Amino acid sequence: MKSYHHGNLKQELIDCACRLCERDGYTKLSIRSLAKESGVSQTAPYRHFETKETLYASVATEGFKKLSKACHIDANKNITKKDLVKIGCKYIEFGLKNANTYDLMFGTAVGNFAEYPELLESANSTYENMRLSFSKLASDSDEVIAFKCITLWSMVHGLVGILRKVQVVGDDFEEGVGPISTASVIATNLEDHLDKVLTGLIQN
Amino acid sequence: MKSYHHGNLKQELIDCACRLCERDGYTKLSIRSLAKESGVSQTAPYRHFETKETLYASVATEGFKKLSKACHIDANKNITKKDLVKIGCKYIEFGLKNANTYDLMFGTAVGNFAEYPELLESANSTYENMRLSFSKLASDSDEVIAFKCITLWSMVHGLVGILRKVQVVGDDFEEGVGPISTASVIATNLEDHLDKVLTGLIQN
DNA sequence: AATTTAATGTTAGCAGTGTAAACATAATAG
DNA sequence: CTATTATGTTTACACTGCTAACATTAAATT
Repeated sequence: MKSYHHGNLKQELIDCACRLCERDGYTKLSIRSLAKESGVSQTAPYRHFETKETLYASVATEGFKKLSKACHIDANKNITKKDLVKIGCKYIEFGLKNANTYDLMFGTAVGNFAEYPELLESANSTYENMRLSFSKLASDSDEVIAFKCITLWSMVHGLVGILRKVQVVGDDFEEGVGPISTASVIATNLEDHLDKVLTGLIQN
Repeated sequence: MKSYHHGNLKQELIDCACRLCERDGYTKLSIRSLAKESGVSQTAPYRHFETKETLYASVATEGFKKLSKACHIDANKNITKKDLVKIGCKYIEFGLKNANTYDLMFGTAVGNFAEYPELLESANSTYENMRLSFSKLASDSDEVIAFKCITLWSMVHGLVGILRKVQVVGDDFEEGVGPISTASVIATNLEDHLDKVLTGLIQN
């Protein structure tokens, strides 16, 4: 005989949501199916998540934590350009391998991060890590560091989006000229590519 | 007394969908509300759009046409770096001003462009225009041109995403160091910024 | 230790959704 | 003029987010 109270429902719902979200995309995620999965009544989740967006925010928070971890670099040792290239690669790798979660993190499903303190914290911490790495690469002013950081971020973010999109666009172009083959060249030489664009960015 | 047949329902549904999509985001768009708006029964749209995704595809197609037009540049005259910067600016401007439509075009709402010939055509044509501009800038090989094109595309695409996202992230950083203020600096000096990153890209 | 309170669960129900099936009407082709 | 096709309507189903009213258990207070 099972107890009336689940005991660990909130965490189980989040875990389950993360799994299903990554598997099927967040649009396919329903509170009801989630409840069923956890063997609990349809409306039980509402004791832990005010609205569906709150649940989304939790999944996105987990996503940013994982992204931070994936891009983490030892803060003690010296940072070289190669390290930043590596961070960029890890970032892109995360975005491609966790595409559905990435959509939740960077799409509009969660409207205002400020309403979800944990999400805000994890997102800002991802940024802050990248910013710290840049600050150890050269002795720039804070503004320049932030600028480089946002620039690299937009580059890798853009690559994630385009590399994904392009695979869905069909390719009736000549060999080697269409977006798919080109993107695939970039994707398989990601380190070289990032090195090239980063070089233009960081020297002086 | 109104006639049984609407006469121009398909186009009216598309127009209405484009409007509502841009106003409220595509997730808020429902076939039923669309039907009501056009003064027609709930299921009438299904005579023109097999599924909701088909409707999305139509809205996205319109979006790519508008994007192409926004980024269009006179094909006759010589193309300079400045022109490409301008194209990038126009692209970003479109992405920011038509954010909801942009999401539909580059998100996962439409899974496989190849299922919607018009969408595929309009998306590829957007790419092809950019590619042609690059081909007139320097006498590179087709592969290099395509490469530069995808690179610029991912840059501007990334900037659209990050500039939008950052406004939602809250800013508890020091003045001038946080993502919001940094992004806003980039956004207000977009031409300079694009010029800088493009320079690193196109010179040999 | 007994009792009050708060946290967490359930049931029932509303309004809205995408979509299919069966049917009605009007425009078009033969 | 008739048969066919295109386009519309009605009805219905299974699903969704969410609210309100109620039940049970754990935690806090006396």
